Amino acid sequence: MTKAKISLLPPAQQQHCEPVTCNNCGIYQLCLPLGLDQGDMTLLDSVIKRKEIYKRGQVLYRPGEQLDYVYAIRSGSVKTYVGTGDGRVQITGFHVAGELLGLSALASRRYSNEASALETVSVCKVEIDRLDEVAQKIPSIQYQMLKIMSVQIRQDEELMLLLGKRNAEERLAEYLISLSRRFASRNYSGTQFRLSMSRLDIGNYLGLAEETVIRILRRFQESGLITADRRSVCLTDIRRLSAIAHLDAAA
Amino acid sequence: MTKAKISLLPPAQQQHCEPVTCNNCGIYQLCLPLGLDQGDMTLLDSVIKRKEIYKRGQVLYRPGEQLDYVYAIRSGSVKTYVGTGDGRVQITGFHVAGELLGLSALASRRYSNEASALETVSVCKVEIDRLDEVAQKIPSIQYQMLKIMSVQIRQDEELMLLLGKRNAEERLAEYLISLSRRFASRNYSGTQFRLSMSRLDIGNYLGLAEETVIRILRRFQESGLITADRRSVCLTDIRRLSAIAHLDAAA
DNA sequence: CGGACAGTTGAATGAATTCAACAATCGTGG
DNA sequence: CCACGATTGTTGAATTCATTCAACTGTCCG
Repeated sequence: MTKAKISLLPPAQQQHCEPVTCNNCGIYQLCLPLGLDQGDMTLLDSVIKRKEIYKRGQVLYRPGEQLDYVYAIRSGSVKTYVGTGDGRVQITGFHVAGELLGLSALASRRYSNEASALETVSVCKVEIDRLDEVAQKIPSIQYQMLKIMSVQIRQDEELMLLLGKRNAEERLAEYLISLSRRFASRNYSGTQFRLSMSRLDIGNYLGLAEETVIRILRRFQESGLITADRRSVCLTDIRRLSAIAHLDAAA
Repeated sequence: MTKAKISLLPPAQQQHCEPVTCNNCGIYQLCLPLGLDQGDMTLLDSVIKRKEIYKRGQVLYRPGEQLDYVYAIRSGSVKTYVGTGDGRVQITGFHVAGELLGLSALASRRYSNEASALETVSVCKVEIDRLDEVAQKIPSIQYQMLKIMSVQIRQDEELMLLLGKRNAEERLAEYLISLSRRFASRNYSGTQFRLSMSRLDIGNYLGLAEETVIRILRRFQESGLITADRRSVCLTDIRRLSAIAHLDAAA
């Protein structure tokens, strides 16, 4: 194989699960894959409001706003974040195609965080009230939402561990490994990919200054762990990187 | 008023919500207060396995273990935490009476974190499979669980913000204020209470060293914000403390 | 082309940690 | 009920990892 210049994402956008009837939006496939018959599907169709496009930097919803929709990401990526009120913000989530946004607003009926597009993003807006109705009729949907939220909590725990107990190197290593796994699980390359977050965002997400991110990334490159050119990264020694991240088992 | 020695918690353990049929466990009252008729109640009763007591330091469940029960805390308090594998751990949750534990295991069917008693604690173990069955019949139960998890996610976001973006003073101030609110909402004193966590645990929870916790607490005391004697705390200037915490609105 | 933004680098600074030693308190068994 | 070992809490001094500040380069996009 010729060592090509680090490229963008693989062209084909394959889905990682079995082909399922996919109507106007990827939501069934990725979020609600439990055995639904065609009647259920039709019912589900009725809750899909419409798909929408957001450009880099545009905000999907703001904290405090009434919960109207749940957002299913079809393509692109989104960051969610919360703020202290005096300007400081913490990115709490990084979401890609197939993930559901806004579920944390369920209890209060108001969004608790803000979501904005990291790049051009296509979403399905799902009316929450109608989803509610439908979920009453199809219990597996509620169950599926329960599962999605439990995964979210799991991820949050991991981020808290990172923010509270890991040093800068471990944070970056974990970040890269976790991206790698995420891409791999979606049939993209797990060794070579583009970062959709800026250095500043990565730093914010990991609780580090932008400069620290840059320095550690450089150190990784000098140690032969990665090759990085701006947003393009290539993990050349995943094993050693994993060792630094102290990442074991459960993803 | 004679400035009495800081005392323990108020004697009467009042519940904070309307009196509801409460059978062998506080679970209905606090976790599932939606309109259930007596038939539903009887059904719910059948899922309660038994109540159990854990003493300080005892572990309720460990990460990786099969999810068998959800735990409803009747009295006492519990910490949950995750680890790096090389000894370091991060406390991710601090739970008191009326709260549900183990929900984050729903997706994987295995507990993701470890839970241990901070003091003598009384819990109801609820068989997850039977809860599942019952939830199929009473949709409001699943909905209630959804809400509980969304609250959890909301709390996690707040802790991530704290760990990532707040300095030591803000962390302690927020911790104290949040405890205060929690006690107040349960009809305990919001100005005078006992910490069930040790300095070490508090530090761990807030991403600080034990010594830092002590020093900041002393500084608070010197500034007349609090009075603290070992585990007993009295918030003498909640307003100023809130200002330091930069805590506004949504709890 | 030019302005804005993203990324990079070095030097100085600092907030919190680590280390070490000690004091107070708890709890448990003699 | 007291004593003693263990745990929990406290303090000062030295250290450090990451931040802040400032200056600069490269790159994207209108």
